[in-house]
Formats: sequence, structure tokens, C-alpha cells
Amino acid sequence: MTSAAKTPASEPSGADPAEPTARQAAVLDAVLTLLQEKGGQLTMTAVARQASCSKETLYKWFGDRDGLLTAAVQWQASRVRAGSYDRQKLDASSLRDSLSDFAANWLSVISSATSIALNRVAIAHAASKQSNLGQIVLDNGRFAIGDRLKPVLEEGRAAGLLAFDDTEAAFRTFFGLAGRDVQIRLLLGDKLKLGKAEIARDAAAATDQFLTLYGRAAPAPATA
Amino acid sequence: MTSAAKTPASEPSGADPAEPTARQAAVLDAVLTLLQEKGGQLTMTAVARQASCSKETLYKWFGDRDGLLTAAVQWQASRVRAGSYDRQKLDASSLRDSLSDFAANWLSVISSATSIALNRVAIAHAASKQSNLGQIVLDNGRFAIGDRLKPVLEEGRAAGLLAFDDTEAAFRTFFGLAGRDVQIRLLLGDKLKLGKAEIARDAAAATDQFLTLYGRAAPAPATA
DNA sequence: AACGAGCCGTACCGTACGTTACGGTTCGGT
DNA sequence: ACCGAACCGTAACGTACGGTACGGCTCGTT
Repeated sequence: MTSAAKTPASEPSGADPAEPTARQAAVLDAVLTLLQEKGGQLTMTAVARQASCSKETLYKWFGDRDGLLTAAVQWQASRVRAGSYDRQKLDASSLRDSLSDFAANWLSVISSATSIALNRVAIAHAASKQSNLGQIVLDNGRFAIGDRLKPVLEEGRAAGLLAFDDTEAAFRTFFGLAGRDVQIRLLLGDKLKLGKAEIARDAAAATDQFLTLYGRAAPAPATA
Repeated sequence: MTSAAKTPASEPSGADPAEPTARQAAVLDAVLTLLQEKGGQLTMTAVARQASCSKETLYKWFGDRDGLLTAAVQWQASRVRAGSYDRQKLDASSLRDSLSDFAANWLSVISSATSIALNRVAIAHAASKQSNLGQIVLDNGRFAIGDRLKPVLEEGRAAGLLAFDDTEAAFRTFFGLAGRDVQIRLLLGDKLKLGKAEIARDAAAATDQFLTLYGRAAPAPATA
């Protein structure tokens, strides 16, 4: 973004990632791989070598270094979006399972090497540049899970299983109970092994705590 | 830390910050100021200009860029350490006040421009270099507040006001309830104004939730 | 007054890296 | 078979910045 306003290359220079070609996806995978292995010292030369492509191609496809980083973040985000958790039946048990699944999934994501690396570069970017990398990561992380979880919470409320006034506040409580200090510790380099067993246990514990705070035993129809 | 094992300058090259001179403290303040204003693009030249000193002096005092950053982090940490919360009387009301104070203080710290800037550089460092900046920030942030809060929790348990098995787990729950998504959002550049009123309200709410999960109404002497 | 330590300001050096340019190769279209 | 587009590999350029050297100034000491 140092001297933009050039010929916008093919297409991924704008804010719309559209769909990268298979070859471009391979390049972006190389970026993600290098990001995890080498950390912040990601150079265009290293990307070109890892992806077996020329730097000229990188600049033609992605404009500049920021464009490449942005495309990589969006590429990773596009593959994280998945499970839509189709709710029909909604009883106390299935609600608990849904919440626990959400917490476990979130813990898995934020403790993955890819997520840690991407959050680090986005945070480093937010420190100096004006680029929207941080916003992109937020939109596909914190806010995306909020958008997916809030409907579940509201269905739970409609079914009389949960009680709260502010959906956003309830979600943020759940977010805090599930994540606690995990993300900041990992971002700061703390060794913190989270195996599947720990994640499942912590997710269940967070769900229990959330239900203690917001749960209602049985459907309570109508108003007060 | 790039090529240590030189003549260790005066003294702040090791792990012991000891006590910086007034002049050195002014330099470190300049670092913190620049870190907030300019973000990650902190250059030695800019520090020298801001502090009205020569680069030669910076290198004599702090060894290299990492040494300067480390000293700045520890300098900031040394001034954050304060309130020891001397507990003698401990009833339900004072426990609630203590917890709420802790939460409010923590929210104030992590939402301050200085903390955000320091956490960003520490995270960026944790990404590439092997430096212990991230560990220093963790020790003076997350772990420091844990060491100060855990005794309060255990006194509360001894007084029959709280019930938990694992002090660490109880603290992490409190940490999550208080912090929720605040820190990650701020680090990623999200606009999130936290005034004194919001902090006080959120701290009180987190305390209420924590007491709902872990509180016991009255002293319950002896075992079951 | 003379001296030396410490420090400021600045010029300078070496390197890393983003970005560009260019020659050579592959490959689909005609 | 020929052409042009796309792309690979690499050399080259410009700049930013960490680190060093040095001349001059200030100030405390004798």
C-alpha cells in the first residue's frame, strides 16, 4: 500500500477476494505455512521460493505485500467458516451440546498455530499501518462466532431455557468464560498445550458456568 | 539481543532493571510515548530525537534495540505495580469490593494506550525473535494479577465466602469474566471506548457473576 | 585555567527487504 | 510451425534502519 493507485492487477487488489485460482490458493497456503514456521519475518522472496513462483507474479496477483497478507487472511477465513449448526430441536441437552461445541471449536481455532500466527501479524499491522487487517481478523473471528452463536442463544431464550436481556452481553460472557486467558497467553508466546481432552473439558466447564448464570430449568411460557 | 556478549554497558543489559537514572527514565518515557503515537515503527533515531539524546548514548545504556524495549517494558511494569490491597477484615461486602476493584483496575490497564502498545510489540516479538519480551509482559500482566488476586480468593474461601477446589481455575474464570473480548479487540485495532463508568459497571457485573458461580452466602464452618 | 568524562548531534556503513526489470521457458491458440 | 501471453528465476535498484565513529560542547574536579 506504499504507492497504490497503480493498475489494479487482475482482481484481488480490492476488498473482494472473490475466489483465488488453485495456483493462487497454493501461494496463499505457502504464506500461511511460512507464517507459522518463520513467524513475522515473512519476506516476499521467501514466499516466492516456498511457492515456487516469481516475485513478479506475486506483485501482479496481489499488488503489494499488504495485499498478499490480506488475501492470505481472507483465504484462511474462508476455510474456517463451516458448521452452521442447524438447530431444530432445542431442549436443554441439545442447547448444552451446542454451546459446548461452540466453545470447543473456538478454543481449537485460537490455539491453532495458524490462528496465532495470523493474529500476530494482524496485531502488528494494527500497531503501525492503517491497514484493515485487524478488522478482517476480528470480523472473521470474534464477530463471526458472535453472529453464529447469538441466534442459538436467542432460540434458547425463546424456548425458556435461557434468560437474559442483552444478547450481546450474554455472548460476551460466554466468550470470556470459554476463552479466559488462553488467547493472550498464546499470542505472547506462553507455552500452553491444549489437547483435545483439555479443550473438551474446558468447553464443558465453561458451558456449565454459563448455564449456571443464564440457564432456566424449564420452559417458562409467556411474560411475568 | 541480536549479538550480545559485548561489554555489558553500564548495567541495564542484564535481566535486572535495578533502577534507571532520572535521565534514563526520561528516555524510557520517550519510548513509551513514541510507542503509543507511532505504533510499531519505533526507530532508534526517533527515540534519540524524542528524548533529545544521541544514539550512541542509547546503545551505551541499553546495549541494543531489544535491550531498550525490554527496559521500557520493565519500566512501565514497575510503575503499574501498586495497590497491595491489605486485607484484614474480610466479609462478603469487602470481598465483593476487592474483586470489583481488581476487575476495574485490570480493565483500566488493558484498555490504556500504553498497555495496548506494549502488548503489541511484545506479541510482534514473540512471533519472530526468541526474546523474552512476551514472557516479561505476561509476568507483569496476567501472572502478576493472578499472584495478587489468588490470596484474596483463598482468604475468601477460608472465610467461607467462596467455594472452589482449584485456585488457578477460579482465578482464570474471574479473569475471563472481567476481560471477556476487550483485550483482543483492542489489540486488533477495534474502536472500543471504555470510560470509567463502563469499567466500573462491567467490573461490578463480572464480580456478581463470579460470586454467583463461586460464592457462598454465609460462613459454612467445618466439612460437609 | 586546564583537563577529562560524559553526552549531543550527525555523518557514515552494512544489510535486509520491498519493489522493479529482464531474459528465458512453457503452453494454448491458429 | 509460429505467436503472444503468462510465468519462472534472478539480478538489480532504492530505501529504511540498526549500529558505529567522531567532532564539538558542557560541566564537574583540581
